[in-house]
Amino acid sequence: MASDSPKRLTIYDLARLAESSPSTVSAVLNGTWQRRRISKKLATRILSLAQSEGYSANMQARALRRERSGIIGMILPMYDNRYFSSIAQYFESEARRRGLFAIVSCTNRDPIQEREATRMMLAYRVEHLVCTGATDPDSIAMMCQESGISSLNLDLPGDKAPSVISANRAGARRLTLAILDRLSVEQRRDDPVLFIGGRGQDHNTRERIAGFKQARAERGLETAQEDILPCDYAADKAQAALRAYMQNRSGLPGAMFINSTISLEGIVRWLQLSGYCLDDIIFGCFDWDPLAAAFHPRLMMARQNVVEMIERVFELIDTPPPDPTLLIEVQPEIIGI
Amino acid sequence: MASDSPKRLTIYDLARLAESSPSTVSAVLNGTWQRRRISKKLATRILSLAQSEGYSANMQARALRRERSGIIGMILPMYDNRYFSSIAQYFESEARRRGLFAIVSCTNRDPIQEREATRMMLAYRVEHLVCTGATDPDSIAMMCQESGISSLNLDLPGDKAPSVISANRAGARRLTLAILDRLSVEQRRDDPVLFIGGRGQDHNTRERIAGFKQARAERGLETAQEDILPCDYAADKAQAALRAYMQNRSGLPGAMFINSTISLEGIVRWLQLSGYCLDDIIFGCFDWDPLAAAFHPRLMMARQNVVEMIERVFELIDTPPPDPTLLIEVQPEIIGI
DNA sequence: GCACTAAGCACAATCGGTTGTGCACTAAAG
DNA sequence: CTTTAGTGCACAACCGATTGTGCTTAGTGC
Repeated sequence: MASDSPKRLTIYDLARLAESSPSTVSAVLNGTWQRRRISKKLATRILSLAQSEGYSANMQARALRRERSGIIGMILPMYDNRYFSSIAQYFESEARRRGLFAIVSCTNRDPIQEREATRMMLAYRVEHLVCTGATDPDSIAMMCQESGISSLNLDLPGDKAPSVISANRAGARRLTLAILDRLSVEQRRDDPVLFIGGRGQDHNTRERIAGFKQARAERGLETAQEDILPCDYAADKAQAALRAYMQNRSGLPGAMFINSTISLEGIVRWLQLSGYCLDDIIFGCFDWDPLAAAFHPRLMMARQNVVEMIERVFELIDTPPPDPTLLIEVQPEIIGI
Repeated sequence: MASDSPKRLTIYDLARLAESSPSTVSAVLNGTWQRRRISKKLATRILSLAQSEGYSANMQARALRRERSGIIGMILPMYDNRYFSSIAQYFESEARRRGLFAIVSCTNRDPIQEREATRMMLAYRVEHLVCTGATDPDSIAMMCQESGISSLNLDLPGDKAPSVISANRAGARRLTLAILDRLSVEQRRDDPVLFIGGRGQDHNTRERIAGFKQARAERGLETAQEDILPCDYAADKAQAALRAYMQNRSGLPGAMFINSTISLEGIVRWLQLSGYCLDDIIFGCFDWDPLAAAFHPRLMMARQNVVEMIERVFELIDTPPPDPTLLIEVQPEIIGI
């Protein structure tokens, strides 16, 4: 059953069947037949033949000749949280809407994998590359530049290509204010607040820390250095960092600013294992997870606006900005206030 | 800076630079130069030239000539849960290990999108297609067959291609037994248990219901039809179904078998909104989410063995089974007992 | 000195499309 | 009846790689 298809149908086969020529078949299938003065009769015949024979164009051949692959690439740290997975999903559907085929590669926040994935994308001649949450966005932008491919940064900014990111500082400030408000309501205005999660070197984390400190300053509060724990993006790291933090303290901090849902996982796990009630502490999480929201309705979250971010990305692709260092910030939404 | 690359380097350019010929360059870059008796000296010269000029082969041209794209495709319902996202991620890394480029497309559990994505995959001449959680796997398998492309089903089985799925019935049975054991411990052996979530038509849900009933039968319990609510995969649907279910009842069921984490989301949300304590009820969820586990350590979950499933998939790709209807079941792990 | 072998490489066809160009034919105009 | 203007289509070059084949030159044996 699978043996009857030694070859896929080509335009040459169709031309033979329609008693026409490959170039005519090609023109008909591309819709350029009117411009080439192919008769409607022949066009119809070829089209119905292509239909009935189940012809599908070989994209490699098309890409080769047109020097356009029809592919748009994205590199992504991972799929395992709602933020990145919705980025991938929305990117794909937007690409499809524009007649582009989306290819996404996971690079595990590893600069070597990022470059390797970029090399593959360039080898497959993607028309654009969106570089999401890259640890080393500039070296990727350079690779693209050398190949004459337009690239964009998403989520984490770079200097060598336009970037679309969340308004990290402003979002963190608003989330922190919400946390402080709730502390005030509970008459615990001066309780310490712990910032935990993320990478100290990465732009987003630095900005969120800045926003965090700024909000506290606005409320007349100082921020101790030991209350800032950028322990990387990993549940276990957050869990370990919190355990270590708590060894030097008598009680829980009044609230926590948790930088990413993956950190939230480690934090919540540690609190549960240590017998704390989650309601004893006020949480703000920079990132959104509806399952977490279901389990803990009092959890405040900064939900990054993925839909708008992807829209901005495609706008930049459609009309490249004159300034390659353009940085667009998209406000996250604070949920659960 | 980006203007100096009107064209990418080709083997013809390299041949000119090396004062050699395209075929020689090709042989050198492919490592077949010894077989073609190219001198080591020339090979080295060409290789270092390719290196220094940053040559990267045009995969479209290569694919066209070799009649092998080097691409492996996967269609997937969505990325937004840990099960599917880890499938995508592990699939990608395994593909990469084998020198294949992985392309994943989301199809939103929609048969039309599934076929559309398949068409694109076939147009890009994927060498294999893995069809994950497809609502209509057989029509996809047929499309692949007509193009002479090998296809496989993952997660949901089909009749027209080999399938790798979780041992749904056995897993559901074990999860149900764990639920019933815990009910017994709490002296609530005869409390009703609600099965909720999934699609009544889909193979996995049917099998899980069967396993659920079987486990209850083994404990001498009957299962009422109204306690089986396959309300589709969606948080809101589960929430609505539970609300409706509770309108005819005085109190909570003793336990719930929740078919998928997305259903869990709706269930937990409703319970919280309705003021119930989550510990009043025993949960078993068929699917795994570490964040849920962190929030609710007493939550029992059937964690599908993604690593092994993907390994089986690639084994079937490497050595296609004689029987195209082969069905391989992989045991999930019951967590939180 | 000559045939023979092997080494070292280049030529050219090919994969399946796309697209610039031009030929043959018809109909209208002069 | 000839020229002109379209109409309808086919030819052939090309995109950038891969690969079967064959040509040249050097080395070996006799």
